[in-house]
Amino acid sequence: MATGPTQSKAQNIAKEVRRRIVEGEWRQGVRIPDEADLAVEFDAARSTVNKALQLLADDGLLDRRRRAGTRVAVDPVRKATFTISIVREQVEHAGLAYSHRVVAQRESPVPDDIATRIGLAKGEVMVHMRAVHYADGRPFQLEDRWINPRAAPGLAGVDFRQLNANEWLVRNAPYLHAELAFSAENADSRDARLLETRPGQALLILYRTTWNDLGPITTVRVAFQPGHIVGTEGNFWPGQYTGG
Amino acid sequence: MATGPTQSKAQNIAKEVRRRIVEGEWRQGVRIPDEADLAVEFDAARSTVNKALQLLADDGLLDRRRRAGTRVAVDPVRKATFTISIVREQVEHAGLAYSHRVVAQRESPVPDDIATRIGLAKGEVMVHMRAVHYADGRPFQLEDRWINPRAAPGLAGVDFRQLNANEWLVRNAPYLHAELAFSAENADSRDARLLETRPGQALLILYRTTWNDLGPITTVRVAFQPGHIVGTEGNFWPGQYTGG
DNA sequence: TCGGGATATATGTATAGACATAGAGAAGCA
DNA sequence: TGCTTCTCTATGTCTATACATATATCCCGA
Repeated sequence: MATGPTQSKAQNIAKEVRRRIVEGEWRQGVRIPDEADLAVEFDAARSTVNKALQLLADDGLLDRRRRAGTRVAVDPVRKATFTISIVREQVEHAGLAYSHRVVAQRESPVPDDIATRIGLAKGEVMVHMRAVHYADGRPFQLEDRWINPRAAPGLAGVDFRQLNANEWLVRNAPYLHAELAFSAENADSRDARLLETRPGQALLILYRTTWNDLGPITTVRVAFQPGHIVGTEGNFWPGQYTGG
Repeated sequence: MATGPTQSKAQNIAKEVRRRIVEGEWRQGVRIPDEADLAVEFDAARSTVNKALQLLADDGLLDRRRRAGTRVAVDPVRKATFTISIVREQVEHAGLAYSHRVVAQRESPVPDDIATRIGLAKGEVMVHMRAVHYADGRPFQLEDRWINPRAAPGLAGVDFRQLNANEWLVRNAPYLHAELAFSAENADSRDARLLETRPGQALLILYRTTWNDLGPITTVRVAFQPGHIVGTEGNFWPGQYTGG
């Protein structure tokens, strides 16, 4: 194969197979040689070829089925991964000074719509808090969070006025499953006041809910500052990303 | 291990290790037994344990280094994967009738900001098109796309008034690398007109650029209908997702 | 005390061999 | 022709073994 020594043998095989697909040598829908044949061609063990092809299948580039063989996916359903880091790191990574302010924290029965969405009985008591995160003193993001004390043991004594809820949860309540969703909303008057912008301003909203085996841990609505962009290659501050 | 027969042995081991981390048995930062020990405990070969632990490391739950061993990540930088399918499938998957309309298609020198972002020489000629996708006759999303004919051979004769650009590209120009980014923008008058909403309405915007080894293939700005939500577990129509 | 080099160790990766299993396709039967 | 059953094949997975490689740690000498 004409491929340079990227890394492991399996990765080189994957890279070469990917090249053949991208350059049209192996077209969408056609069956490619089976693992045994490729093993001979690349002078590798079948398990190595298997590893390479599984990488591409996870990527959505190949469809593999027992007995039917491996074929190039017709509709490559591709996946994009976003890495979610904690707020403070995002801010500091941009070379800015981080601070945050808790606007409210109290125990309260969970609203019906949220209870339904995260699969909790209506009216259960959760900890509700709102906080603003600042970068160099300017509002960066606004979080509106509900925490389930039953799934986050040790929560009782914690005062998030002192500690960052985000980091406390990350460190003390690892999760098994998470769901994210993006949407856009016009800022209401509270959003506008806390983010120091005008009502009606379009805001990127991120909903995130995490679960462990005790149930939902926390669900949060994050509103980013106007112009903020969340991308697979990282986050962009207003003006950094020139969108078409 | 008390784990039910999820799937493979490696996955069961991964599941059990994950459980121990989530339940606090193995706390953040501490070193866990090495592969050989775990192999004994789980009665498996070391390579099977290795596979399991690599799964968790890819997930960001473990930090692994040669000679230093494996430890539970202190700041679990977690990844969220979004699966991006073609528009028509999204619409039809929701049980709605799909249609689309091309608003404009012409060749034009690429604007400087876009050229810079995707790494193309300024002033190169690209194909520019705008289209609206409808679900049951109502505007669902609006795309503003630039296509690089030099990276998409066979593009010349294609008339996207007939064919869906999205699908043509998916089928005919597989890519090696893709970047996605989400943002929110207030609808300008053109957005509003084409999406049949009011100017100023907050819109979820998705930027996507794809490359192959010939260079950037296409870059597109997708504006979703108001209220649309893109999530790890799929897409939600207005009103379906009850965000907090 | 402080480097610098040797050593041991945990992970990274490849291998051949084996058996399991889904499922396409053939064979048999109504 | 339509249905069931059988067979065989390509992938799925695990195993033992081997060697590579990064690097923490120890030891030693200046």
